[in-house]
Amino acid sequence: MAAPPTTPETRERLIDAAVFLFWQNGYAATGVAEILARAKVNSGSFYHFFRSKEALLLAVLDWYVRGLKPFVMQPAFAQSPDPIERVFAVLAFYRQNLIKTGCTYGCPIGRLALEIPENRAEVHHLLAANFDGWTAAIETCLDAARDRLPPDLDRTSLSQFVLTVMEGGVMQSRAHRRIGPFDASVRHLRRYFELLTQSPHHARPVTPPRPIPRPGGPRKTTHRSLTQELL
Amino acid sequence: MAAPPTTPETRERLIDAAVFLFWQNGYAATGVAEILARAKVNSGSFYHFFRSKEALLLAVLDWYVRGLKPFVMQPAFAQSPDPIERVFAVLAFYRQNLIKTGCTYGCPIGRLALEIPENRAEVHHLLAANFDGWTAAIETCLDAARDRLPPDLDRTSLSQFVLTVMEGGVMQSRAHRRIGPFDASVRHLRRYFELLTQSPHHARPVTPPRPIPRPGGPRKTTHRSLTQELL
DNA sequence: GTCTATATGCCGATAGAC
DNA sequence: GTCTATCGGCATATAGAC
Repeated sequence: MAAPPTTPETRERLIDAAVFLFWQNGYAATGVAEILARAKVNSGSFYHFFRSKEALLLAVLDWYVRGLKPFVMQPAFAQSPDPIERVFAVLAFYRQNLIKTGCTYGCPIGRLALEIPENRAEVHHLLAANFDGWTAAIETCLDAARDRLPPDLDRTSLSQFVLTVMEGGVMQSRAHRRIGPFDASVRHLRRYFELLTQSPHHARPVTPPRPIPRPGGPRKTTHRSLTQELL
Repeated sequence: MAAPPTTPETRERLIDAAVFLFWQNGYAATGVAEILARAKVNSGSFYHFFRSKEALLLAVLDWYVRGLKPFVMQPAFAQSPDPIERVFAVLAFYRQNLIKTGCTYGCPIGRLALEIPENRAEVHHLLAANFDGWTAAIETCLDAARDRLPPDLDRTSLSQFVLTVMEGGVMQSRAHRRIGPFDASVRHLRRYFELLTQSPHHARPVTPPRPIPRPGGPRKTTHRSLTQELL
């Protein structure tokens, strides 16, 4: 069961290289030759594993879907047991990436979501799946904090709002090359949460949390199929 | 002072074509040949006016800077005299563009802000100038509504937050091909404003009744070119 | 300012030996 | 599965007549 000490396999090296280069330079601006050089792979091997550059992009996006929890959400959640603090720990993760790159590399998924031509349905499907996984993870935090939030509040749409704030903040910080707009956006999101949790929605009942899971209720999206979700 | 009925000059035709194609397909994916065909201009004429494709991009971004007030802000502000409603009228403008394009074309500035390589300083400078013009216009609304907002609130950063919500919402709607995420984000921004204006910072003057903002209300323009409508 | 023809290079993708 | 060599095409940009 111990992992063998070999260098990563060719296919994984290609995905790793593409993950970095698409993040740094985008999809169209990254040439296959660049990927080959970085991965130290020859052209023939590339087309043995991937039928095209776009097929590699799909593998990259699948890699992001699978890596979201172990590499983003779980480390962020480990920062605090408080569910709302966990939301902001996720945002702090993206802030760190901005800082480390001089505010030049933002969210790789967001970048691709705006770059990829609209007629590549399969690619956009995987982009949407990435967003869905992200918001679903945030939603688990919001659900855990439901007692502090107004009862009429829709936590699914609030999780989308959190993603909106992250992506919009990253975009402005990249344009300005300053972390300021990102921080400003997160501060306002923080204030929104404070106002929501302070709003006198009702006297808090001492009723214990629900035991009955409703059949059509909020699903855990991590087991959703990646190819059947859109629309 | 009547506008002469001539066809647009070559330079303007090139900019118009590029505005549309960069909006639809992005910068790298748009070939010069495509621009020439759409503008009905020959290669020689193109390089008479622009030293390179990137020089045309700079002209396009300058076009957006100059068009922001007449083609986006003023029409939106005409929807309501209430300054906070005007903020949401601007957001409704972008909603309309999403709807008209099946949620495929978003904000052209945001798209370019994430696509253009980070080492093109001049381009990013003009992208930031576009964002600055946008948030400055929003800030005039917030300043006009200052009596309804908490005294400690920083209106500059709130105007950046409004842009963040617009851009993040557009991005998610493009990925999902549904207007839902955009609407959800704007709803939460609305709720944030309501909480801010309701917070008991001091005695407040009479709040005017809030009319329902029909997103993208009655259009009075019929002969504006498509590309002129979008910022 | 406009036109046609073309230079030059990189692009994604392939052929075929090993 | 890996390697070298290369294809055909499209990219941006230019030359030079008119």
